[in-house]
Amino acid sequence: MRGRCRHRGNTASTGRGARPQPRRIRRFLEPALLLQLHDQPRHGYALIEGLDDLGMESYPADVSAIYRLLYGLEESGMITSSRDAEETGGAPRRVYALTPEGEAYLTDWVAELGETDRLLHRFLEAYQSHMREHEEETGRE
Amino acid sequence: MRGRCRHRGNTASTGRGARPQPRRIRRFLEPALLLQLHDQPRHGYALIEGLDDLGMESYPADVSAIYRLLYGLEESGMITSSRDAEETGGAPRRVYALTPEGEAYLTDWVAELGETDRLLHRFLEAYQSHMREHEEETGRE
DNA sequence: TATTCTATTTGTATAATGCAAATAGTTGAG
DNA sequence: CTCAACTATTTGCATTATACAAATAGAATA
Repeated sequence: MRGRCRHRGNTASTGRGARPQPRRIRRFLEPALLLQLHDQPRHGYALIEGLDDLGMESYPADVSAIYRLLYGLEESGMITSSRDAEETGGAPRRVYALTPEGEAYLTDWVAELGETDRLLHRFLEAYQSHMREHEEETGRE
Repeated sequence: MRGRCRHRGNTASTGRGARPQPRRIRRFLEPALLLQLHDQPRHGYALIEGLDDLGMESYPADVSAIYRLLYGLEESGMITSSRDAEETGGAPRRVYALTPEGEAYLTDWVAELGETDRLLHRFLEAYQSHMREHEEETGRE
């Protein structure tokens, strides 16, 4: 098994509750979990480690958030779980697998992310074009 | 003056509190307000109308959210406000203007949005490449 | 003077997030 | 055998962000 998991949770820090400035996409962990499960069934810890492979090292993944997402997804029928066959040390693990509903939900998520992407680009373009104009105005003097 | 404002607030609907599935970028309204103020000082209602010009027609803009963001931004020194000189009907309006701190904050936001954009693209690429592989595997049989 | 329009403000419920700590089983050291 | 360390999951709770509703308020006008 690979190196220790360094994602958030069970690590020292200060303060409580949601910090200000959380400027990321809401619930973005959800599609990241679904995509991994589309590949093959996995348990929570493996899903957390797998986030790195999705280029999400920088996305703050709180362990409790992950498990809570998993419970919610199971409750809404997007995934199913069963006890892990191979008990390779540690607490009893549940292995999660994607259902057809979950696959459709992932597709839905991807479409929504595409919309977010368009929104983001329109904003960034508006920003850049505004800045260009602004520079022209104030640049010459 | 232009047509009636059709953004959320003072419009009929059902239910209370944050609905599930809010899958957008958190606090995204904030940079949208700041960018508009970088152009020129405006009051709340004009800022709400201006969202459309930023391609944010589809982004659900709740009026209360906007004003609360404005109060917060003022409290943290990103913007300043003064009473509107021209009182063109309606409630007394405050005109907001960007401060140098606010300008820096906007720059910061843009950098953060760039990071979100990269994250989003890495995910979408991972999704697409995974789906391609998956199709190859299951396609032939 | 009542209604309508423009515009702002406040109340409140719920969801999402972040941090901390508890729980639980396994393995190896002594 | 017992304790510590490691793997992994679960729970508690505080705070922020958001959604919806409604109250407030001044100006114009019918």
